[in-house]
Amino acid sequence: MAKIDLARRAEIGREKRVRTRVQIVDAGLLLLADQPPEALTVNAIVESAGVAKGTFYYHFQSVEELVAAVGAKLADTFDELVARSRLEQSDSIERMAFAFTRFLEKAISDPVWARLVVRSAQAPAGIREHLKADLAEAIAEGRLATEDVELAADIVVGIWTQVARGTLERRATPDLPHQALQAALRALGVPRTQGRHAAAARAGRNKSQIGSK
Amino acid sequence: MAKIDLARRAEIGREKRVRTRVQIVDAGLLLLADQPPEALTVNAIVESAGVAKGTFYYHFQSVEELVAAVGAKLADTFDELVARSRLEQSDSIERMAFAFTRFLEKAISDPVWARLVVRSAQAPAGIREHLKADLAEAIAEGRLATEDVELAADIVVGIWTQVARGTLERRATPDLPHQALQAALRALGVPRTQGRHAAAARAGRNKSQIGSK
DNA sequence: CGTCGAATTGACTATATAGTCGAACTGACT
DNA sequence: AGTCAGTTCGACTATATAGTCAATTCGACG
Repeated sequence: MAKIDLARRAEIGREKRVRTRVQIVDAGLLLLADQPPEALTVNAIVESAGVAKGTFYYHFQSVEELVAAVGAKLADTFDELVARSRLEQSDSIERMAFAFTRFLEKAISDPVWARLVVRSAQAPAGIREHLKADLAEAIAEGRLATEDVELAADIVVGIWTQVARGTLERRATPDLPHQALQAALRALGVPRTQGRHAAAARAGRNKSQIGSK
Repeated sequence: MAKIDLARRAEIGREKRVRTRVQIVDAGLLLLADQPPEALTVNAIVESAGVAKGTFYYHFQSVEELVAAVGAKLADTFDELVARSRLEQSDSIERMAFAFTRFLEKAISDPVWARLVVRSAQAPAGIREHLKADLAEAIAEGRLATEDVELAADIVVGIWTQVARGTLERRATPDLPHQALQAALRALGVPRTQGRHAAAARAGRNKSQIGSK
């Protein structure tokens, strides 16, 4: 009976614990959109999250640990945006193009997310690995002008990051994701007849969506 | 007579003043290559520069002022790298290509400079203005696939920044500047027969190039 | 080698931050 | 109403940082 009690207690605690933890992580995420991790203070976090300092240390050992948690949450949002299409789409370049567009649309519609991503210089490591895998496949198929996977990844990530940064400072035109993607594909040396149909379809569909506010 | 004395004194002081100021700025520059401005402390600066805290405040009103000074110094290095060619080269795309390559070579040969530039997210404002001017000219001449100057600038800056960041994490291949430039030109939609001679000539010393390895 | 203005020093105060800890609280269960 | 593990609180200590200022040093000059 003591056994059951303990398990039950733990479960109850876990729910409360999760709520507060999420609260803290969200506050940290918001703050990290405006300042680098090195400048993030515990005081600022607890004030923003509306909890006591002791509560923070009950959930995290240090600020670094919170930063890591925010990073993990950010990585999740990336995965969620493209998880389905990665399974459905078999063409490497189409996969990459879809992700590129999808991420950019997300950046435009969610500036906080964009600021956070742009700040964390190198995008979540997992994403780059996926990108490199797609690019390596495309290179193996002889569809890219570049032979160097790392360089190709830098080109795509670089264009994406800077264009996303641009959307934070200037208003984005409706076809910006499409335009940026075209530039990235040209940079990679993808022939015009390849890898642009799905992207174009997406861009068309979303145009009315965005315009409808 | 008092007049002459005062002027002379001031001049003497200025020399000493300049020496120490440079010392502090250099220390700040080094620190800013490893950490964001928001995390830069006066204590760290004075320790690294080997001066007393009071000395720092004798030269600068705040850390922000020092950061600005470092930014100005960084901007100067950019100008120095391309000042001559800007006057000599009349073709807009050639100008841009030269600067792109030159900056990347600098980043490869001077990692501290590269880290500093990559950290200060948006490259010194003056450089972007020059780039936009060149791109606007090229667009007016109908030589680019993109009509949007801001987007074109983001593409070039984005590729450059990410490739430069890559050189900090991986060893740069000899023809990386040339390869990256080619990608940027493709991204902009510059026809193959245009704007590549000067670049090719520059990369020539490392040549027999693309197929190598 | 004494003078004097400019530059430098480091101790000092006030404030901010990191991290700790005992006490108080919560809510499911009895 | 009482119990109790888990959770939350906020006061507290120790350390770090920003910014000030009177005292000291520097060095060209007569």
